Amino acid sequence: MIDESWSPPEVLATVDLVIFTLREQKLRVLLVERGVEPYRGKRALPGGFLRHADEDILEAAHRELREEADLDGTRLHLEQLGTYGTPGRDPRGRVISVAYLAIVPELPDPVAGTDAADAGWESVGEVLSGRTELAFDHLRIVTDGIERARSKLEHSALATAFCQETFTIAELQQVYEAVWGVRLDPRNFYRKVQKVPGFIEPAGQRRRATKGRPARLFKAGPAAVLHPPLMRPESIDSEGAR
Amino acid sequence: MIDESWSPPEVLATVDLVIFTLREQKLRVLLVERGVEPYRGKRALPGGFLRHADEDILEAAHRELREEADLDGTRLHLEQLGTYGTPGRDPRGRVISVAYLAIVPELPDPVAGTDAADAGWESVGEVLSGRTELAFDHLRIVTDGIERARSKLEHSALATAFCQETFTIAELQQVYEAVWGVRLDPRNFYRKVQKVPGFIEPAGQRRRATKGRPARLFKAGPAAVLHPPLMRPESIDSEGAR
DNA sequence: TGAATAGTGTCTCTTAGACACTATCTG
DNA sequence: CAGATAGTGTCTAAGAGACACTATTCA
Repeated sequence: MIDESWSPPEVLATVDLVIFTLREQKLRVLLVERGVEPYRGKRALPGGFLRHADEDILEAAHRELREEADLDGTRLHLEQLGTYGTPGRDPRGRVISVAYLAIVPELPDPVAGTDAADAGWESVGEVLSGRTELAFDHLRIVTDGIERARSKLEHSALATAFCQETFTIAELQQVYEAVWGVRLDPRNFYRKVQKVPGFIEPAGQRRRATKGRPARLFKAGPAAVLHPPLMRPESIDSEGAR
Repeated sequence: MIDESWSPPEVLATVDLVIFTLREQKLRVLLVERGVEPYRGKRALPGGFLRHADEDILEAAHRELREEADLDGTRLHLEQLGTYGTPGRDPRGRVISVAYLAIVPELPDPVAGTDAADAGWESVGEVLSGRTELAFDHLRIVTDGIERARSKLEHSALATAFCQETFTIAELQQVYEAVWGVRLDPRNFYRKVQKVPGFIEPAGQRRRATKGRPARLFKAGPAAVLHPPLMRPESIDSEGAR
């Protein structure tokens, strides 16, 4: 059935990064402006081809993170999101792209990448609404990334990756509110997160706010998964079905 | 910074399938015996290279499903599990494998694939315990597949994909028990699943059992996600942390 | 009839969410 | 002091799990 002389097709492999952070209470994604064809001038996810045939994919993701966002591996969440390989998605040939999801705390400056012509933190609202157009199938990848992040906030300690080394519970709540796009009751949230074993730990000190009573500081605890989970409130529309 | 004459490395792309089903109350995975090097004679996941440069990855997964398990797309769950591309995982060169998770109902016969030397449904217990050794990094892929399946039973209607067109609630419960590896109370389970909107629907008829009262028959409902979810009981060990 | 499985009722304990209230800061 | 944010107490309604009980079949 298989031709003896047949040999498997060769493809090109890229890595794309969906890097989320929080700025001004909004969930934002890092986009670069493409400096070369195809899609020159369009916004796109940071990423690129494997450097050489021996480069591990995860390693390539870390490298792109360094090169395009000047971010090093510490205090940073990086996980595989999915692989996108529809023929025709890239006019340069058959390109299979492995997408990674990265979460980083708010950064001091808007990132000056080395490669990209221009890089910036775009609000995901702008992207989802279509007001910011993306190259390739990157809209789809970002959409998948958002859904993954939303879901992981429920069951994992991912939210702490959005925060600095130490943080207040109100800050942690802002993460949940921004990613889920909901409002939460601060008082119930306050106890709920503290009740999850290993999620957050006291980190001494208090932080002065502009106003009001200074809040206690916490740091990420040892738990990777949350028992019990923090479920997002069920929006009226996203019912299972009827 | 980048050499002008540089061009991206080419890689080979494969698709691997983790196909789960239930046989004799046990979660089982389809394995084939490799007929060619490397790892000739070893057990491995069904899968193979892309056929040609224009073949979509998902399409390739469907093709392998047909070829190696004689299964067609209807009444079958197929989703991307992850991509495995560590250099050196395949001695034939730089191979990047996209793994898919497939769930099928119990099949009439043990599957006679066309390609594989021998194919059979192996209990996942055998695989996880190491009593059945697998080629490449397929143990890792199977492990990831199990965890994905366990997790998806909680939040999605995946369990019905293990069942026939119509099924009893007791049969559905066996799916949960086999995949999660726990015992559930039939009476509480009975109402719990029926309370989830859109999960299952009555399908007329009753089924005679060997003994006891015949059970009502149900079929899969329209809901893809479960609200509220069916959470697995927290095993003592898998606590979040302490 | 008894054994076996299907299906229902109900109790208890825990939790999620609402929200009143107290505490501690700045100006 | 007022205003603002942090943190606590408490009530209520809904859900999870335990388990007694009823229903319907076969032998």
